[in-house]
Amino acid sequence: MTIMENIRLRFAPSPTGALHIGGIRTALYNYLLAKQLGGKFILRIEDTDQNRFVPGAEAYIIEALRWCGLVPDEGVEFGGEYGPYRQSERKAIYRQYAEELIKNGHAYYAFDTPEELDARRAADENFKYDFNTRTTLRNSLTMPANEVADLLAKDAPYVIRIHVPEGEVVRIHDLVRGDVQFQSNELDDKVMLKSDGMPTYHMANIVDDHLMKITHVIRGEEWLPSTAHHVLLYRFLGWESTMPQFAHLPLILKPTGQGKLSKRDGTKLGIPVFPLSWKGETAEESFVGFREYGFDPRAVVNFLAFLGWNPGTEQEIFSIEELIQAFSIEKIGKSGARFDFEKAKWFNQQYLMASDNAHLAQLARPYIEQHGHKPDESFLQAFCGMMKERVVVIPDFWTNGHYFFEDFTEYDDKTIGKKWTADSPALFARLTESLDALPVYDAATIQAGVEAFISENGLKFGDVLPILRVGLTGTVKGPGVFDMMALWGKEEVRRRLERSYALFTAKLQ
RNA sequence: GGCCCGUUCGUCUAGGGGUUAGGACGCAGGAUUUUCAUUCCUGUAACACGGGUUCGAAUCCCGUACGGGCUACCA
Repeated sequence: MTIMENIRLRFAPSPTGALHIGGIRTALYNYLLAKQLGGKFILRIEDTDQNRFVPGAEAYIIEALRWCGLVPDEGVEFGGEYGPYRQSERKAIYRQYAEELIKNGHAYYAFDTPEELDARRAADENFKYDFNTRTTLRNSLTMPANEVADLLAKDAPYVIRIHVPEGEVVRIHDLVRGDVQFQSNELDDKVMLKSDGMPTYHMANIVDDHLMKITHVIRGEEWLPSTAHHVLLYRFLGWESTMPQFAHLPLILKPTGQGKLSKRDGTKLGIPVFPLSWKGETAEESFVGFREYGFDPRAVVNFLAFLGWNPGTEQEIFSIEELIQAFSIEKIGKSGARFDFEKAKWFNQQYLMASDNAHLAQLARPYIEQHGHKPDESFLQAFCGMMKERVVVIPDFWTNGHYFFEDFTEYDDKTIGKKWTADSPALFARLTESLDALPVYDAATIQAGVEAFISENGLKFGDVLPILRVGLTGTVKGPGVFDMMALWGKEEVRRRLERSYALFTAKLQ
């Protein structure tokens, strides 16, 4: 292993649409290792396929990274000395190296049309453009030099293909999987430069990683098979001694069923598999994000970090700083990890519970305002403090606590139907009066007052508390009644109670 | 089909020649609590299969099965 002083890792997505959670995990691992080693985290946009380019995808990627706190040190929108960082803007660079490959006999021109190739594949389903078949195809290896020159001069469409050597063993050392080897005869002569002049992933990737001085490549397992071609390219270009180290990550699998996680899996199950929501052309192509679902990005990051990696200790809650400290490639797993939304929610709940009220108020406010309420900050914060052990995702603040801001329209009929009797109106009117008479209105005093009332009237807690709670909130669930009463104050409590008792009594007749 | 990668509770995983195979999520039960939630306790449940190697294998080796990835002028 060569000594690498300037550690540089990149996240290199393709702007073909929304980036799902697997991409974010790849970005995260790259980020963690870069930061741990004191290196740079770079964002490169691999937009070499003009047909698959989707407007807005690049902005989405950047916003998603920002939301997760994985801010690049360098790259598209972030500056740096190795730009441009968008591959479509580096077109000329790739051609130069593709031609160098040709000059050194490591690549050749191929004039076969897509149709011709399709016909070959139709005739032979195992057809591969390789050492065996290239002699039967239309390329600069089989055609006379003057004919090739002629075609080139006439601007005939062509591609440049890598000339894979025969009978070699290509060995790669993967940081996750160890030594893996491929027989070169199994490798096809992949296209390096397409007929539109753009490079393929393989070409652009190697050239850019070299030029951008990338030291480690952490990417998904789907790239493992083509790594052999990549190693060959480094060799042919004379860059093998500074070739980055590879680490291929296990894939993230579908929540249910088989196969790797895909865009549609979230929609089917009503769960997010994207960091941010994405509006596609159709409802089918639109997806909810973790952010919009009500997740704290710290929880998403923590959850993702543990999908395929773990520190080997029993600690599960890790801040990003702790992750940077604890992360290690050696501890990345080898088998695919199933996406488990229940676990994701658990992480979120942990983060919400541990957050301070001011932070929570900031997160919850939009959901409250969305329902037409503008609570003042101190009230909102107190509310969040009372609710935070009772929410899993942020919208739960409203769903489970809407009665803090509005009068309930439905209440727990079961409890009231059972406990609200003909004697109740008078009894509870007296309770309200005695609470009104309290000199101080804090939780402890209210509680003492209620307890006194209970014992004076020979009642039990169960006779009073459920009615009081439902009268105040409409539900049997929620924070301590006395805490809520103290927050609301005498006037509001009386108002709520009188309204509710009237409702209950009306139902009695 | 070919090539490559993988396989420990339902899920995420620890462990890696001798362990009561550990933790977390989920689920179930219990304790605490005015309710719900939190917290705590308990329970549930796993080394894919077959052969080796070895005194001893979940752990090493080989097969098989199963799963996954790749096999484009997509990334």
